[in-house]
Parts: sequence; C-alpha cells; structure tokens
Amino acid sequence: VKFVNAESRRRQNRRGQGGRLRDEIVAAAAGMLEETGDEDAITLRGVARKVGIAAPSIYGHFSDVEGIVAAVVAGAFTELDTALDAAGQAAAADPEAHLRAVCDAYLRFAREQPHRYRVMFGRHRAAGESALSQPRPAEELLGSRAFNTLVGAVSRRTGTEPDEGSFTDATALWVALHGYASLQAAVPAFPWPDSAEMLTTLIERLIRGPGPATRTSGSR
Amino acid sequence: VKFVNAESRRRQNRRGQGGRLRDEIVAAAAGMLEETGDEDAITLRGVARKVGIAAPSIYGHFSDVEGIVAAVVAGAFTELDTALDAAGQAAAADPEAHLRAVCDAYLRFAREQPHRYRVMFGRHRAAGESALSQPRPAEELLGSRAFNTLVGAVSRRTGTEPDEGSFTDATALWVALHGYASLQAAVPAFPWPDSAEMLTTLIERLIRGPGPATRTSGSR
DNA sequence: TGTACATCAGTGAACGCGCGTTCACTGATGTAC
DNA sequence: TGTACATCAGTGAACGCGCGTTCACTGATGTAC
Repeated sequence: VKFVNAESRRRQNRRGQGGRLRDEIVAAAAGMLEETGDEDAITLRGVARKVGIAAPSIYGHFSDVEGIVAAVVAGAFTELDTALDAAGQAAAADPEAHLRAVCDAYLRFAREQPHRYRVMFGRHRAAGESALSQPRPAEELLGSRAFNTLVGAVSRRTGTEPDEGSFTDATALWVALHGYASLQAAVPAFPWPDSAEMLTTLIERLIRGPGPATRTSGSR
Repeated sequence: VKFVNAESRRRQNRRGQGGRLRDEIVAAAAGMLEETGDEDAITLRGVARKVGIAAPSIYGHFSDVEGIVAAVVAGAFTELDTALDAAGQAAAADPEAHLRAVCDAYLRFAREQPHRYRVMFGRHRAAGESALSQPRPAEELLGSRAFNTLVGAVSRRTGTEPDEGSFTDATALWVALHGYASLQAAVPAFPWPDSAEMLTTLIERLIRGPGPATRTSGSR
C-alpha cells in the first residue's frame, strides 16, 4: 500500500509555480487595491495583466474575483494580528505602555494601508452568512485574534483576569479606534487631534485603571 | 430693459419635469444603493432604466455617475442633519435625555439605511480635494451641521458653553458612535451590546457631567 | 387673437471598450514499465 | 537506464454582455410679432 490518502493527493508545486502563483495573484490584487483606492479596480483581467499571466489562468486558483478579494482580506487580518502581537511584546514590561502600544499599532495599520483596512471592515457581511450554508470557520474568526489581543492588553492594564468587564472595555475601545481610523481617512478636512492625543483621551476615559473601581461619571 | 440677469436665465420646469426628473434620478439611485448594498450598482444605464427614461437623458442633469452618487450622499447628510435636530428638539427639556436622543438618532439613521450611511463615510476623500481646485463649500461642510448638533448637545449636558472641551468630548463621542454603527453592520457575528447599553457606556465614560470637573481616571 | 419660430428636455440607434467566461490547445513535468 | 504516456498549469482566441458616451432627431412648450 502506497501513501494514498487525502493528504498525498495534493499536487506538488511545479517549477516554483502552483502555490506561488496564487500568492502572486493575491499580492497583485492587494497592490491594485492600495494603489487605486477602489476595490472594484480588482478585476480578473486586471490582476492577470499585473501578474503577467493569461486571464483564464486565474481560475486554477480562484473561482471568481470575490475569492481573490476574500484572500486579500484574510491576509490583511493575519497581518493585523501579527502587528498587534509584535507591538504588544515589544512593550510587554509596563501594562499601560503595553495597552497603548497595541492601540497605536492598530491605528498605524489603518493609517498605512487605508484601503485594505477599509475593505476589511467596510463590506457589510450578511448576519447569518457565516453561520448558514458553508461553515467557514476561518472567515468567521477573522479579526477575533486581534480583538483577543486587545482584551488581553486591557485586562492587564486594569489588573484583572480577562472577564466581562475587560470585554466591555475592549469593545468600547475597539469601536473608538475604528471610528477614529476610518473617519480620519474619510473626512480629512475635520480638525482631528493627532493619534497620540486621541489615544490618551480614549484610553483614559474608556479603560478603568487598577485599584478601587470607583469612577466619577457625572452628577446624576 | 427686461428682467435679464443670471437669475432669470434659468429655465423653468416644463410640465413638471426638469427639476423633478433630477430628484427622481437621485431617488432611484439611492433606492438602488440601499437595495443592492453596492454603490457600483449605481450605473448610468441602470438608473435610467429604473426611472423609466432613456440613458442619455441623465446628461441633462448630471455630467457623470459620480455626480449622482454625490447627490445621494448630499441628500443623506441633509436627512441626517434633520433627524438629529428633530430628535434633539423632541427631548429638549432634560440635557441628559437630549444628548442621548441625539446619539440614538444617529445610530438609528445608520441602522435603518446602512448602505447610504456607509457611502457617506466610507469613501475616502483626498485631503486637499475640497480645498484645492474647485471650492465646493457645500461638500466641504457635509456633516458639519450634524456634528455641531452633537457639540451643542454635549455642552448642554456638561453645563458649559460650547468650548474646546465640548469639542473634544463630541469628537470622541462621534468617533465611538461611528465605530459602533459601522462595525456592527460590518461584523454582525460579533456579540455586540445593544445600542441602549452601548450608548450608556459611551456617554457615561466619554462625557463629563456638570459640576466639579474631577474625574477618576486610573491610579497613575 | 393667430401664426411662425426658437427653445430645449428627452429619445433611439449606434459605437467602442473592458469585462467574465468558454474552449480546445500546448508543452513541461513527473511516472509506469 | 530508457521510453512511452499521463498529468495539469497555463495559453490564446473567441464569445456575449452591460457599460458610458456620441449623434442627429423629435415634439411639446413658450414667445415674438
């Protein structure tokens, strides 16, 4: 009996192509998105042209253009996860600096790749889409690792185990970070505070520090 | 001398058309956007088909499809302004309820017309675009009336005149409202708090109440 | 008041273009004997 | 080791489609005399 199973049926990459062409397609699409600023500039023929292959060659790797965009988005989420982790580890010593570094990395990611960031969160997914029909766990979890990094940073800062409170805090912080990043890109004419100032305001107000959990929140 | 000036050169509407057709075009485009969820479903031929006119008839009112989208966006901003004002006036008595009503109206607008809302703030405008070339004051100020309504509601709540502090507070609140509204639409699988709960959290933490301006903000 | 004329909002046919997709194919790679 | 064959990633030509845009036009409306 030879090594015959589902695993060994996979084709090996020929002459460096195969798996590599797939990556080149995704990279070309990501480049076109960031250069043109328009996700509809990602066309099957356009991508093929940029990669230097014939248009039908795409079909060996993606069944349609939506699949390419999905791969671009998935790659961007992986990069975001990595960026937040790296920033957090670089400032692991001090909980306050740690949280701030993670938030700062989030804003930097959005600022440096505005269009990829926009496509990550700008397309409205249907509510039941991921749950019904095909269970696509990878897609369902997109961004959850980054969010967990944020929850961890928040709970370290508040000096608690990750719990409901740090989840609520991290949600509020995420919402504010996303709002700042996307509005700043969409409405550059607004007199925005710079990101350092904004981060100070948001973290100070949204995240409970360690110690007694009292908070002055208005006179009522 | 007859009444000859720039004003009187304007054509009068023929048989109810003219100005009315322009409105029908914008309404059809807005409907297509909200129905399909895709701003690129707004094509010149598609809009003409929906209105029931020949495609070239559009050119009498818009020079290109981008002009139609711009009109849809401008109309949406006017509606948002109106909605926030109306909600504020309906709850004018109590400053806390007033602010909450304005924020609630903002979230409701985004929830009820998710795609129009997305297009309002989802397209990245170039930084110098509005300032350079053609000065388009109307476009430059899109959304500023709604923001001013928010600043006013915040300063009433904090019991101050609109100043730098209420501007900062309103900015933080806007950022959070936008982030919540757009992320909820983009990532419906996330376990979002409902909007009442989210509003309570955000207003409580981001807006200073009246009275002594002390705030507990962590131990450092 | 009547008539000839100017205006102009909207039409219908036609165009060239880039798109996604299909199809039979090519030719290098890897394998069975 | 050598040879015939199977595999399959990628090709090039061709298609039908919806698009934006042009052009000469139509026909109702309003106006000058």
